[in-house]
Amino acid sequence: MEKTYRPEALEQRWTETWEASGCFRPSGEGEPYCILLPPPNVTGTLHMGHAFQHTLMDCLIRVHRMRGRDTLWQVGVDHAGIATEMVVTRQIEAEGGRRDEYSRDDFIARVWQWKQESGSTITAQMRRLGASADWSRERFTMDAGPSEAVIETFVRLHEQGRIYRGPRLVNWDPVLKTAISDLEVVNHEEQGRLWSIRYPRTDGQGDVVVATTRPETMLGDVCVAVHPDDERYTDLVGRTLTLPLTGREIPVVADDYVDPEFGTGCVKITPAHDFNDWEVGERHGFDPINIFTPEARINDEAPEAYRGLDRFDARARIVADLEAEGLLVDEKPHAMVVPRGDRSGQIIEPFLTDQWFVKMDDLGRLGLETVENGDVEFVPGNWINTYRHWMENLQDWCISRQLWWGHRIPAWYDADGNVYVARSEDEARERHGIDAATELRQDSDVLETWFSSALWAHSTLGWPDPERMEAEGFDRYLPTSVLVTGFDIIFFWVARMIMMTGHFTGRVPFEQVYITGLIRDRDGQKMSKSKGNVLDPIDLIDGIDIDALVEKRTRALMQPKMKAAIEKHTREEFPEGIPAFGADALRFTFAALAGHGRDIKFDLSRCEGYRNFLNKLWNASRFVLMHAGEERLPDGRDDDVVARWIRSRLDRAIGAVDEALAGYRFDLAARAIYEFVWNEFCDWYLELVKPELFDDAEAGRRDATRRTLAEILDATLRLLHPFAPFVTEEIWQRLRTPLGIEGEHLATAAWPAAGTPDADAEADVEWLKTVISGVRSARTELNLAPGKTMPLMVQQAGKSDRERLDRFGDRIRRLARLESIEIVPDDRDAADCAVQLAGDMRLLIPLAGLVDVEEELARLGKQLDRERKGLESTEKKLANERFVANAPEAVVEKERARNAEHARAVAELEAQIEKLRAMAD
RNA sequence: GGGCGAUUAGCUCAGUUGGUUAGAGCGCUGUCUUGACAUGGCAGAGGUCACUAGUUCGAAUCUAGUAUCGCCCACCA
Repeated sequence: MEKTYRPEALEQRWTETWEASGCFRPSGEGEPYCILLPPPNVTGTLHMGHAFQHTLMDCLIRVHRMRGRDTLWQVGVDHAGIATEMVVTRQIEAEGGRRDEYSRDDFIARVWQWKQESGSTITAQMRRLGASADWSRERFTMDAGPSEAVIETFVRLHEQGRIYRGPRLVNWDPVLKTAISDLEVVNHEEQGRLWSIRYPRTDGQGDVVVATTRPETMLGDVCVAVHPDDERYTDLVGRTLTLPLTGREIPVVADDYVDPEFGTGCVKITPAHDFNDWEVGERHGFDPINIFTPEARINDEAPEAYRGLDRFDARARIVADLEAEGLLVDEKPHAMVVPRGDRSGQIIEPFLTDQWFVKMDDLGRLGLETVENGDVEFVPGNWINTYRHWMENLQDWCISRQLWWGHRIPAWYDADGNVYVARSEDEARERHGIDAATELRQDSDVLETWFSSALWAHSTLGWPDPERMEAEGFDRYLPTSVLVTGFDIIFFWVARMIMMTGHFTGRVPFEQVYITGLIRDRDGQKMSKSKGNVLDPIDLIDGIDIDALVEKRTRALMQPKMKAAIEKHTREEFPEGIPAFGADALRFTFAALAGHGRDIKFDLSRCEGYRNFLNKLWNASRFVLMHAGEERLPDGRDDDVVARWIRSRLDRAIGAVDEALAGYRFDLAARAIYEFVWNEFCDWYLELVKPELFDDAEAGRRDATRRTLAEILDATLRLLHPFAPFVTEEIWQRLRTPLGIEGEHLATAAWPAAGTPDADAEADVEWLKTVISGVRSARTELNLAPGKTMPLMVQQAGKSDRERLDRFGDRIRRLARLESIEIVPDDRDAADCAVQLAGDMRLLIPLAGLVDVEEELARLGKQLDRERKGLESTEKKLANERFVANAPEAVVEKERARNAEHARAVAELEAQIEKLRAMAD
């Protein structure tokens, strides 16, 4: 093995070996354990959020595989309607073409071609990360199976009366020219303007003033509303106003939607262009007047002067015209919430179109009950609040999109506009007795991406085809075990899966939902291309030099003027670029950062620290392997106390990891392993057994120790494997021969079982560590030559101390660098020695004439302070009668023991200080 | 306006049903190239647990309130 751990030298080789061996396929035996990968967009590349979540999923999958479960990680990718169309459109434009030169079929062919070429980027990147999925079961939402599920679902929902089509106000993106869902609209507070406009009464008896942020929509006003209790306007209700610029007569109505406190208390009502106004219009029986084309230009409903104008040009024109007519009362800045499409960034219009909807009433109830009664559990549990809130306020789900890329809606129209929903055109004709001569035209809309995603749990397991369900393990793997995802898609996806899988299969899609935090940059900022703070997980694995990183971050910016700032910031943060940490270090970092209920500030120094940790493991392994040799080690059990101790510590670590993982506390699991490997195994165990490996006097124990070394390392590698699969597999291979392990790969080796800790052995070694640390501490603080060995004298050693000194003397001598250990009478004067308390014992280190009294006094003084503080605290507690009376006996007892210890230490230190002072004078 | 979360060492975070002198990593200080490892060893320094009040023998932990920050949801034209 090389002296330094080099991840790049081993990671890729293992991915290939594992996959070739088929060890990631479900075993078919054992209790099923299944995780559904939230399908990433086919357009996508792996970002930090993916890498994070995939690491956690893979970690769970690997642990359960090692525990012998029948493990399936169901992977796949999503066709991502809008996102993909935008990517391909941009590509066409980059080639100098135009999207509208393409026919529907040609465009779709182009998208498929693109999918063929680049659709596997993200899965290739997942492999780099070590994802142990059964890739032979990879699905795409537009594959035949999932597509059949989509059609079947649509038809059945329609048959059940749960799908309807109709004209409704929807969120309309005038640039993409499609409806989008509420969830795809992001509301930003932006600085706008508020205009006050005078609407004259038709009878000439004055006028009313209305306020609006969107004056152009007045062309579609149907009435003006006032609050029914607003005494200012009681006589106005029922009368009419003359709508400026159009001359249309519109009535004044009373509706308690109006807030009489705001503005003048009069509101213009435009049902076709505002969701609230739509409801007011409905209540009062007005027909909405749509004044926009799908591109949000003024249409022919409006006066000629405005037709064809873009919505923003129309606004300017109308404001100018109103002013000219003296009808503009006021114009002032106004902070308002502006809806924008999350894909296009454009201002969304409420727009009246025919769309398909799924009724959410009883599906919503089902979704709510499923979580309320615990059939699906959220981890952390407080996410149930978010889920509940949304489910209780569900709107019908608009599922149609005016796009080309996606599942086309299975509905056909005849010339009269009658609609026939069926699984195919043939079925439509058959069912409704339509002869071949009658022309049918399929609905041109597609279903929104989340419609197929909602079916993902059961559609990837063969539903609705009974044969495929049998072959793909529908019964076996549904419900899946846990869904790992971010809070941002609880509504988009999690809720809809719970409803759809529940409705169609009677099962839950997953038993638990583990909601992860968001990965942010070092400063807590969300990572985004436009901020130029994105980290690419692949760059953390392979490393990247600073120029390449800057180039990557500043390439194709939406706002080129940001370039200089991004470059400056990037060069400051990564003056040397990013070193290659390797996938294992990145994975371990993700696990270690994965606390609950908190976003994650991704700090490169953590990654570096865990890379160093793996290097430490690498070198400890080199040491173990050097001694384990390349031949089968002799059998036998090592009952030496140090062996029992390290096994005990390992047992505790295994127990801690098991417990942590059961609660999805990856951070605690990672920490337990880290601490065991570094603080126990490397810092103490390896050092403690060195005499047995090197000194001839201890040769009798050599084989037993070699075996223990190999066994502990074996279990440690198993424990660490789900977190850092590559390096552990690489090392573990070299243990197979010494330990006679039959299994071929660590990836499929058995998970270690936690034994019962050995308290006696732990107490012994704890004592040993106290003595050694005490000596070391005294040495350093007195600046005694660290390389030089020196004698140690011990006073006040009790029976067990003497017995332990006897057993551990050699080890103490070696680790504390002592030339001798001698028990001396308690009354031996310690004035020429450094004194260190260790348990009940006094450790004396002769200062051999080099006494720096001041330093020793300072050192003792510091110890005394510490002990006095402790004594004060315990005395105060014990003096409190109510503490003694009320606290559990064990707690009081512990406090008494502590008190005695402190008191004793204080006395010892005081005496020693006095002696030293006397000597110095 | 409603909801959720956070606030612990210079930085990033643990702290499990209340019970030592509140821990870790990074950074910092000193020191050491000892036959696994300088991506290291050893030894240190560093905190009024945001604030206030309460419950309790005992509070970082429980309760109420305050402050600051963050996120989600919401129809004020």
